[in-house]
Amino acid sequence: MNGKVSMKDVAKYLGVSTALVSYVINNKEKEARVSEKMAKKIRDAVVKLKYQPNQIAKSLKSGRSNTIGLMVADISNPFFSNIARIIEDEARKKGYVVIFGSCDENAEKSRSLIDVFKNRQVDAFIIAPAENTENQIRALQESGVPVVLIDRYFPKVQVDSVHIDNFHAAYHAVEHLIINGRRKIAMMAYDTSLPHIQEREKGYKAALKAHGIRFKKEWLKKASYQNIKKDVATKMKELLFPDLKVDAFFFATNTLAVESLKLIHKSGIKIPDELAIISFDESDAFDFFYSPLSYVSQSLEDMGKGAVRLVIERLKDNTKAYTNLIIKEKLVLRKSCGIKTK
Amino acid sequence: MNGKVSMKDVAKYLGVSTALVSYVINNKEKEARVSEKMAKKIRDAVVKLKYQPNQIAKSLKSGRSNTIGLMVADISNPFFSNIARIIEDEARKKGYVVIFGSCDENAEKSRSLIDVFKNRQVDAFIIAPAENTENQIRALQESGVPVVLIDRYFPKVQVDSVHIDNFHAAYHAVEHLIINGRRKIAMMAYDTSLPHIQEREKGYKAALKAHGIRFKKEWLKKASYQNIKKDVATKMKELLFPDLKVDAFFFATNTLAVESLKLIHKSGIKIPDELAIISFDESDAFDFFYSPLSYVSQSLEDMGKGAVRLVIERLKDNTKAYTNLIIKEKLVLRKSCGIKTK
DNA sequence: GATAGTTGCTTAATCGTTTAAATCAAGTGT
DNA sequence: ACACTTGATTTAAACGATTAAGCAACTATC
Repeated sequence: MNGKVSMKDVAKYLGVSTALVSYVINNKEKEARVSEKMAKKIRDAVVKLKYQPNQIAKSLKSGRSNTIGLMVADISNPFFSNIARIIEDEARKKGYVVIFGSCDENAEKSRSLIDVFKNRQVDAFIIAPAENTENQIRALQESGVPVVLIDRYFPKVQVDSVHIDNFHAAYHAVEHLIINGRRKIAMMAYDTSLPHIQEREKGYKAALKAHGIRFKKEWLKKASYQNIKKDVATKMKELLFPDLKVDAFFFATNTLAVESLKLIHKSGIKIPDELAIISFDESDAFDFFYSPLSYVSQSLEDMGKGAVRLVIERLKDNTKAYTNLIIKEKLVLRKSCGIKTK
Repeated sequence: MNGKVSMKDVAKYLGVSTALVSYVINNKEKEARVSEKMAKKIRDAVVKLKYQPNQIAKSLKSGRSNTIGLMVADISNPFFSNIARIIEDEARKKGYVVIFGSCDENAEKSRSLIDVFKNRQVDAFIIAPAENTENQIRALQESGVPVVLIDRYFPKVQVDSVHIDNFHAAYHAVEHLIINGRRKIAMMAYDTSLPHIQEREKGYKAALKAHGIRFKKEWLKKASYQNIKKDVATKMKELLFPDLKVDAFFFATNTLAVESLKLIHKSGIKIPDELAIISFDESDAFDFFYSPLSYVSQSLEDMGKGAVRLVIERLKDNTKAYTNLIIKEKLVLRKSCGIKTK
């Protein structure tokens, strides 16, 4: 049959109570004063019968599932799948498994996923929250389940989070373009109220301003997540055709960059001579573009490890103050941004 | 507090037994002859108290966790993360959640992951098995838990699986290179006994033979998964330097192709004029290589959906015959393979 | 040789559900 | 008036573990 051997089976096999078996298995022989002889007998029987504890029963009893719920926009996006990999490894080291879900930047899916995870009694959530889910996160937080936000954040919600300083990252990237002689700098972002993207926009504008460049509305293009291909195509064309209206481009995410690059590539516009480029995040594609892309690199390792660390800490002590862990970003400069070689 | 409302709380609130609440919640009012009035009262109370069923308790009772364990080599590899995304969506449609783990092509990690998943009482496994895990899969299969293999397979193990016809896919890809005038065709594969890679090698050799080309041992290079960067570098150099010894390259996976392309790119070798290329799988990087790569495309959607379908079917009926679902592959031709334009 | 303490084990309640069986009041038929 | 349905609800066991409390049987103490 199903071959499931329970503690009862082990106990029956030896003619003892399940309590004894439980004590031995959990190494509580000392406290429970189990005799050496019995302990050995039990240990042998456990091996012989191939007993494997039922985590579900343990969870029900303990109230802890040793499971972390991971929700991101899309697990197939390399940015998130790389983080997922780190989180998986770190979590398992601590005895947790990870269940995951993709919410597609959709608040309704987000809500339903949170419900599913809650029913599954996850011990904690690691979430890259979608737009308009601030209240969901707050409610979750207030319900007492540990929550750690990654990549994104809501300044007004008291909650642990791990992310970079998006304003400064964007500021420095754009400043770099300016220092290298670009004056007409466009930005492609998502059309979202999510603070991390907003901050990137602010950093972009601030850099322009600091260097005496007047921001033009038509430089800032926004694509919706749901219609990314179409939107990027439309918006890019406005700046590329019939004539190139800018001399540099700053992309708010790798997905936006990859989509845009396809068009830029086709258009025959020369990178970096006619158009300098810096993007956020990484992508294999950036390396193989004929003019390898410069980018703002976020350490996914730091982010994933940080998230798990915060989760574990909060599981230990839910009264401690909230931590906003700020990961250092790194501006990786390559050919696409037209580095000035003085 | 934790705010967890149990069925008992609902029952107590109304002064009734938990049985009644359970019947109503599970829509068994008819069979259990619950009065309309009571049903309504209970439903209202459920909403009012925000009762959420505890899946863990349900699982313990029912013996089903409604969880699928997904094990792949590395969830951060786009090939697997894309499949994971499909599986996640399909599984949730059927009321299942997915827990995942990466085994890094390592049999020991694989064993430990399977144990973790088994302890979690997953209802079924979807696995891209690593080398030397044939016995693990067989044992799992024999223990009665539904298992579906994806991407890889073990011909001698009776188990459901979803994959392409690797022999033919490789054969056709290599044949295409030959038809377009290449005669000295190298292949970069993994150094593994995994049948899917073996089949790709066989297809490669068979295509050469069928077209009267004598296979040379030094054309077939193998890299170990653990040392991929170093191995690829060493092996590629043998064929690229000091002089280019082949006129075409066939890559057994996208990872191998991406690693190799970095070297080829640096070397200045002209693609496709000096060297034609076809790879397995896809990658954003392929699109942005100056000479976009031709590749053997596997429908990850078909694979993921197929895997979930087989899992669900087997969960319904564990006596049915095993299915090997063969996904159709597609040879996508672009610039890198030097298409003959007669 | 009564008292207390130690050793080694069992009992039984509990976690939150499900569900077969039991209960019980009211109605129906003869 | 009697047994029988029917309807509406409760009881209690079960899933597989954990663990406080209980209980013999010894050992030590004075």
